[in-house]
Amino acid sequence: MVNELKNIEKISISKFQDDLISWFKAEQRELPWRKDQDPYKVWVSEIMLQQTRVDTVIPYFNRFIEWFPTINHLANANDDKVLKAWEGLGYYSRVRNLHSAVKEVNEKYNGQVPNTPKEISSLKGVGPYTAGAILSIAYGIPEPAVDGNVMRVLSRILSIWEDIAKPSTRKVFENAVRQLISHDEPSEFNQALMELGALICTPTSPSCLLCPVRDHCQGFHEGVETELPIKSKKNSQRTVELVAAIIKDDHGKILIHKRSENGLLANLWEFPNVEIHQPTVLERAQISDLFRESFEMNIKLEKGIGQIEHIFSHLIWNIRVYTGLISSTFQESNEWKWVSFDDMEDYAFPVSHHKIVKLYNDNKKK
DNA sequence: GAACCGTGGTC
DNA sequence: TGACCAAGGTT
Repeated sequence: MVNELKNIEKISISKFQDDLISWFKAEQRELPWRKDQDPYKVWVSEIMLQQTRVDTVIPYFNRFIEWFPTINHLANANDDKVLKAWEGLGYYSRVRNLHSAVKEVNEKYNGQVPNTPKEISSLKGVGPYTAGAILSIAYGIPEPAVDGNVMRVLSRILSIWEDIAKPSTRKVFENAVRQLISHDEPSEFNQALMELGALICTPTSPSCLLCPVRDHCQGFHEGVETELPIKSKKNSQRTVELVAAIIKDDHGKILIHKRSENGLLANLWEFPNVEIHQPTVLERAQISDLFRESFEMNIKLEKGIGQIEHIFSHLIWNIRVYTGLISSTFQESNEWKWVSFDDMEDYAFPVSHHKIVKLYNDNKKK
């Protein structure tokens, strides 16, 4: 641990802080969550920004704060409305955990986001990065907030050649930040490292000629800035074959199904579907059998209307889509609803759903 | 530690 | 176009 950080001795820490923070104050982007330091808004923004681009988050953040302006509003909000606010953002456990944690803050901490590492880290969905980000940005506490940006930037500045894909490596960078962070302006310091990673010290072709801390950068001096950080590759995705059905009743309403409260796309709605385990071509009758076995429903498939692909970070769905008919005696419940296309606006769906609707509409025009 | 957990943008 | 990327956390 000490050995990896020997280059930290080559840095004039106070000058590094000055150069970095001065640049941040002059060049930082105007972002909705930077208008104030409301711990709640900082919290929401940090959860949304996990593995998600700034440009993607901005409209979601604005709408979320509009719908749920305070901790109290979110704590008392309806689960389905909260999930709807997240529709399309991905990683839906983030919003389930946030909602749960906000309720805990409302009851246990009288609506005040806690300001100690131990308390804030105990909240659902708040890991080491998010804890440090909220503590430093909202409360001015000099805690590390090590994300992918910080690891990339510091791996170059300090010429650290450890594999940032390994979870254990984060500790090396937290140790570095503890030595480098400004105790006068920890919020600006942490945000500046991330802003530098976003605007200057980018993954490919960093703009070293514009970099405010180039003089402090070992990677630049050694000419190895584009070789860092070291990041091992992930395993490839597996493919799952699915058949989804747009099932209509006698009145033209469509049957939708609520997914499990755990796991992939938890609590989101979908068109009924079954997995095809053997990579074979099935007759429509055989597919109907699978629906009967899975859901105790007797459907008659009309026709295949196409196929869509849904790519996740760790798997791929290959979905063949059929239309089908079923008697409207199939009963509604908590997880089965008959809806019109207009009604679907009230439910949260994964992106694959919208691709299927488009397929259906395109097919109908022909 | 490794796998799970989404989506859209980029080169 | 495929692989990688983007302010990670949980199990």
